[in-house]
Amino acid sequence: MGGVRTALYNYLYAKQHGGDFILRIEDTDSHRFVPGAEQYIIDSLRWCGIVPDEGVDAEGKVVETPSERHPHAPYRQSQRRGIYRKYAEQLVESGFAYYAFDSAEELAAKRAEAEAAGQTFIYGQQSRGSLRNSLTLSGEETARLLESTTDWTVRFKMPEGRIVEMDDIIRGHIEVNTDTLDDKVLWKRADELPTYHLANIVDDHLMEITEVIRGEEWLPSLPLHYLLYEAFGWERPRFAHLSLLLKPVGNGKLSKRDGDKLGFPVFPLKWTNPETGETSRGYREDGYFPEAFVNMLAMLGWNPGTEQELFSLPELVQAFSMDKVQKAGAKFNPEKAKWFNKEYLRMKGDEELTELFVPVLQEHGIEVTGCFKCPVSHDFDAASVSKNYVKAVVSLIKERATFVADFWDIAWYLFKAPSSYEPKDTAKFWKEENYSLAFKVADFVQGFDGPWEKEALEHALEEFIRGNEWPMGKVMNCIRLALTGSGSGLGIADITVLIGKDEFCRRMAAAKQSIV
RNA sequence: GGUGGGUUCGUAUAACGGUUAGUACUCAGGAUUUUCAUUCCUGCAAUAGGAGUUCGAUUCUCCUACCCACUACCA
Repeated sequence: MGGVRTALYNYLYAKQHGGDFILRIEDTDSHRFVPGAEQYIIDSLRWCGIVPDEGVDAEGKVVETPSERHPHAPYRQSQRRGIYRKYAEQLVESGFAYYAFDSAEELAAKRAEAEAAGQTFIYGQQSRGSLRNSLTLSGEETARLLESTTDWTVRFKMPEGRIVEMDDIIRGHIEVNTDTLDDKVLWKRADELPTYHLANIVDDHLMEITEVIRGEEWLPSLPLHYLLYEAFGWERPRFAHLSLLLKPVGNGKLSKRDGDKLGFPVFPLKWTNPETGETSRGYREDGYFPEAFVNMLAMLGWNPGTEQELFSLPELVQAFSMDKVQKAGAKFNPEKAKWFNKEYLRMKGDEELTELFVPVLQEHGIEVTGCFKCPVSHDFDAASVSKNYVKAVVSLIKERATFVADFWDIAWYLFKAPSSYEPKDTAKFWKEENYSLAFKVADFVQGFDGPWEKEALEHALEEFIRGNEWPMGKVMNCIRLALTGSGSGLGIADITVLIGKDEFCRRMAAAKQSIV
């Protein structure tokens, strides 16, 4: 979710300013490669309607070679290996970086040692003079190690006593003293890959990135990035650091564990970790509309300055503004997410919802036949209904649902007769003085020869019951119990008109049977 | 520990330095309805604390508290 929101804000900003949205895969950690993760990102963004201008083709594949539409290809950093080394070396030559030969094990030992002494080991201005690197070793030794060993790195030589003055679009002016910063690894000989810091700066420069909109966790690295641009003599982009998405209860950032625990998805699409087999539910699979998901995400940390809450993606492009982005972290609220989906479900057309409902009906053994131009029909014995019958049902129930999946629970009795009666409701309504009247009403319906429409039937029913001075609510609830098996549901006239006179009579008769 | 960031109802947020601090979600009542749901109405509920600047501070400054991030040859 957090990643999608960051991508969304980038997309909105780019589109609003007539820019291009580029998808670049930052896979410079060969140890953390997860098969399928890249495709997952592409699929997720596409589901959300966030389509990159550059970086993937129409089929969602990563572009390998430069073309007119994709001038900066390749967009996968693991395929750009050759580019980074010379930039790393350039920094060493110009004195902004140095070679470090300390092994990962040596450094780990130093960290453990410092920790035991209650201190923190920092590879930086205090310690670099006593470690094994091109600053302390002779030129010959350095050259020999560069040739003969393969686990050295290039580290940035953090300047001493400098105040780096930075500007963040969202947070404003920020100052950091370089004395508190360490000498970050920029390039690793072992896998001939850069770290994020180098790769990001080099690629942003090469790909002509004008705005960097990323998560707040990058704010502590911003001084390094500023210094890197300075060292290369490149014009830097503008930066905006987004606050994090927080878990709904308690403190801390949203993690996939929270979703499992509290019952909501934290992934846009269902995700199965190929290594562990562990799966995480997705918004798509949970029945959310992508528009609702995107709208909800957009409002988490941004507001339009008006009271409008519902925005389509193009409307978001129009309305988005960086100075309305919140500085503080936003706690995610699953209830509000559902509310958004409910609103979008209402806005959907009946035919679209019908198409989505058909598979659900089929799962419950209901066959759907015909088309939207075909006549309305149903055959409850054969568990078969026409598409237009489904559409009629959908138009009646859509305002009662949050998800398409709710439709069945709300309206199953419009597709098959109840096989049992809710005991609680039976105890409440099914009393002789009431159901005896209900059966008389049933007889009246059987003889009803007015137009078979909701309004006509409703009026006739009301006139008949009130005319006899019978208790409206009690009688109607008995009929509802017979028709739906429970004490809740649609209006009697609505149900009756839909299921038809024959089915109505059969259900009333069945209810009569059950009491004998 | 160090560095940086943050702090308005439970949640998301609004408020040129001047408002009875607004809206939405949730929740609680009520109205409508043949039930349920919808819809509508009403209500509950906040400027973290303390100084300072000012005629006046949610808004500006400082301090404190709390929360978060970073502190990897991860991003």
